[in-house]
Amino acid sequence: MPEGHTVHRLARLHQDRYGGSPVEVTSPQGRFSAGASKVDGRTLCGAQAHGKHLFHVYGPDAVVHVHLGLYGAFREHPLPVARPQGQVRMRMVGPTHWTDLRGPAACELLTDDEVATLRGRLGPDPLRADADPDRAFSRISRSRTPLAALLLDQSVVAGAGNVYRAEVLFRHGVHPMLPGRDLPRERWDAMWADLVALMADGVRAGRIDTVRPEHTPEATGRPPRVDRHGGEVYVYRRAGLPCLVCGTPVASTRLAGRNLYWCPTCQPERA
DNA sequence: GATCTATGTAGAT
DNA sequence: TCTACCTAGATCG
Repeated sequence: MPEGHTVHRLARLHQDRYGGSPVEVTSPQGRFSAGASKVDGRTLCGAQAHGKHLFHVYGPDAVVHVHLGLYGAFREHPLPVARPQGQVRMRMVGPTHWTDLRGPAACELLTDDEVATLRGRLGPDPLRADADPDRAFSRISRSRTPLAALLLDQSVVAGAGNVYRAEVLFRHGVHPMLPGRDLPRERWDAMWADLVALMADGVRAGRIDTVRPEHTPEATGRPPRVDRHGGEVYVYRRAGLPCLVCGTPVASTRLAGRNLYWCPTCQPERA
């Protein structure tokens, strides 16, 4: 399940597996047949990510753009290839491995201009060296919108999702409903630096871990979230369980259609 | 087997 | 604010 760290991890993997080699690209399901036929057999020049968007560059004006959405997933296997199972939007076959893409929100062939337009809509990505956190703060500092919503707005920060938003707010003691313009600059700088470090860890580990060693369920004797796969976290999907730091039951609500979690004690109303 | 849910987003209302 | 998209794993019966 994809936040930015997953997509950056995929970009690195695809670069390793397919970069510099001709790739057989097809769409067994058919919905990407036209795009696939334009890059089929060409050499993958590079794979990169911006936020939750993945780009496979086969040449000028030949960029496969993938957004996994909520359900999308890549699955990789060593050769030889097997018959497609289910709805495979895109299949890539390289020198050693093949990869199937299922259920993406987007899988399309873009020109360089279209890529530039898309990326122009995205805010700075904590996982990219070219990211400028000032751009995010200038949006945040002028907005009355709650920070919980700003952190999920991909034009403010690209790549953070529901887990990282809940966890970074917790780790900095910031109430999710705090209006953006009430967030002090120093607090934002610390949150950004933390996102950079947490998400880089996520790329390395392939999961989201945000809990400091002294606060783990093992160290505190407090319960982990029910579904443990995906990493150890402070508040995400721990509604009603005692906070790993203070023991207060973790609160949850729904904001703009997404589940939101926070600790009422560790994250007071004012920053 | 049916049902629910999800680390997401666009577009309609 | 709501719905559709579309897949898979978890949970229910």
